[in-house]
Amino acid sequence: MAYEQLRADLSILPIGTAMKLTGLTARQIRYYEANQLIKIVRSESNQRLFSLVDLQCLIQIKNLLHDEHNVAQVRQLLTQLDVQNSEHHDSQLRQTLQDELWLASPFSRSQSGTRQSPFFKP
DNA sequence: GTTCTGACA
DNA sequence: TGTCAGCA
Repeated sequence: MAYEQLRADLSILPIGTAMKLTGLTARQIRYYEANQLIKIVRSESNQRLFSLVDLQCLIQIKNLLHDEHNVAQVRQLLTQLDVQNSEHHDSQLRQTLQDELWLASPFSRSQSGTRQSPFFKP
């Protein structure tokens, strides 16, 4: 392979960068982690290290929370998505939950008819 | 200077 | 959720 792939799952970004890239405050990010909405890797000195995937998850959580969801609901939703993604790809539940996430995302309103969410393909 | 935890409003 | 204290 002539070119390296973008390692979106490599955790190297400090919380300050995560804050700027997600628009969330450190307080919010720590709160989401404390409530198990997202799992964040720690460095040897106990510093949180974020990957691009983590940032996408944070933005997704941000969007879900933005649409009248409480932390418990979002956690349950993300847990279900995680389970189905690792076990049953043929579940109808998958589509149902994706539709729920889609409706909760800002793309279902700001974009006129076109689904351009970074998380789901049309 | 940046991040971490705990605590209070 | 914001903010402050006291550490590393």
